[in-house]
Amino acid sequence: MGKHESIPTPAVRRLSLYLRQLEAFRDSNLRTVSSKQLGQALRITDAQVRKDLAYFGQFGQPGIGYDVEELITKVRQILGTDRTWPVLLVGTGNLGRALVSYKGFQSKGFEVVAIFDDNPALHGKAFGENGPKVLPMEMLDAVVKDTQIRLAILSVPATVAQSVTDIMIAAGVKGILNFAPVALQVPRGVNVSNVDLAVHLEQLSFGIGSSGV
Amino acid sequence: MGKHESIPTPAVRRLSLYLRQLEAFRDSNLRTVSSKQLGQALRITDAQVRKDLAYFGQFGQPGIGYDVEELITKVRQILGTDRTWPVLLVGTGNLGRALVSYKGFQSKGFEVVAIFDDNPALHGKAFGENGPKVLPMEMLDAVVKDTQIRLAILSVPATVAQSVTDIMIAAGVKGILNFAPVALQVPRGVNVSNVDLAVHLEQLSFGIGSSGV
DNA sequence: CTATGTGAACAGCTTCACAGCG
DNA sequence: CGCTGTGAAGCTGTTCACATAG
Repeated sequence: MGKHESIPTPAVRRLSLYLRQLEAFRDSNLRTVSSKQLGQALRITDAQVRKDLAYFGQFGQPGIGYDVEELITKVRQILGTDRTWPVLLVGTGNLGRALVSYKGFQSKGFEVVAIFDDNPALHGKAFGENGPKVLPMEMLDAVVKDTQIRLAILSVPATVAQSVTDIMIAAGVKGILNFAPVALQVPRGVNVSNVDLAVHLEQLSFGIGSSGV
Repeated sequence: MGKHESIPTPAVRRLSLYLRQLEAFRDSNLRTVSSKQLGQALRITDAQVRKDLAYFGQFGQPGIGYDVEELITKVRQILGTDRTWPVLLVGTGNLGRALVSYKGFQSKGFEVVAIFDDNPALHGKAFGENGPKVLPMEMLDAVVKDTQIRLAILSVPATVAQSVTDIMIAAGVKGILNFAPVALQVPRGVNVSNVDLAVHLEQLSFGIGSSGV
């Protein structure tokens, strides 16, 4: 569809935060919300909120604000989560197993429909109740091609992360949520979002060091 | 200690990535590395690498590059991970349990030394082999004050995240790695680093939507 | 009178390009 | 020569301030 020509990357990131906060407001039975209210809850200026939303359309009404329910719908459309995305997961270590049963995904429109691991002892086993069974890596290509899965969660050791990535991309995966502490090399058109837990802690330890004992 | 007056936040984030990559280079028995090599591995320009490092000191040698081992030492000092940080963890759901046994922390200088949960059935139990036992929330304040823990990992449901945060901060916590999908409100001097898995997936689904079917 | 949407001003970050050093 | 460190230039993102709409 349309190209998002000049939209700042940070604006897209914040869009997710707006959605989350809007859902919280809705759960508090709020019907309309102003850029100021939204900004205060997220520690963002009201001007920033308005500008971010304006990149995607005119959703507000002067003098009133934004209709919560309507804006939720719009933002979901923009983010592409107005439908359910099938997601594949590779690697069933501690983290991988936790992610399979993570409740936050389902409610946001993501569903883990296939799990792969190279440990033969796990093949055919399932985590959780109705979860998918663990499949051998050799089946990844066929499954992805069959089911048209485009999103993957990667929670394998750093040493094999790149080779697994190559396989996934060859099969058609377009977005990878990467938990392995390596900089994955991917071709244009494939997006990677990195979650490195150690990096996050390092940022915090730097923050403490700088603000005195 | 020193104030980091005008250092761009993104530069600090990248510092963690440099460290990770430098360790990989060292493991490949590389002795020196140029800003170009470092940048290529991480998909960053060589000028950016040099500028980032220059914010913290003069670590390189013209004509040669950076001494890998030496730079690792320096970066660790800067990030504050040249020692081991005791970390507390609150919330032992799927994610919390996975994080307790997560190997990536230990090797990076972080050690989970205390675990709290409000579920009485878990009190006294331990995850992993020599791990700490789960303690009731009521003991958090005393334990943090006693042991001077400054870093916390928060993996509790969104509904209680803020109240747990308030308790932790009152006890002296200065840095929080937050997995709950809420914008925590914290006073100046306390740092929060958010990991919202749904947000990450939303960014990817947006990315796919924008680059055509 | 309240709150949006937006050009213009500003701030912050990145890239360029080159002097200087080994 | 190769590569660092760094001012200057360029670019991107944020904030300001106000015209405009309800």
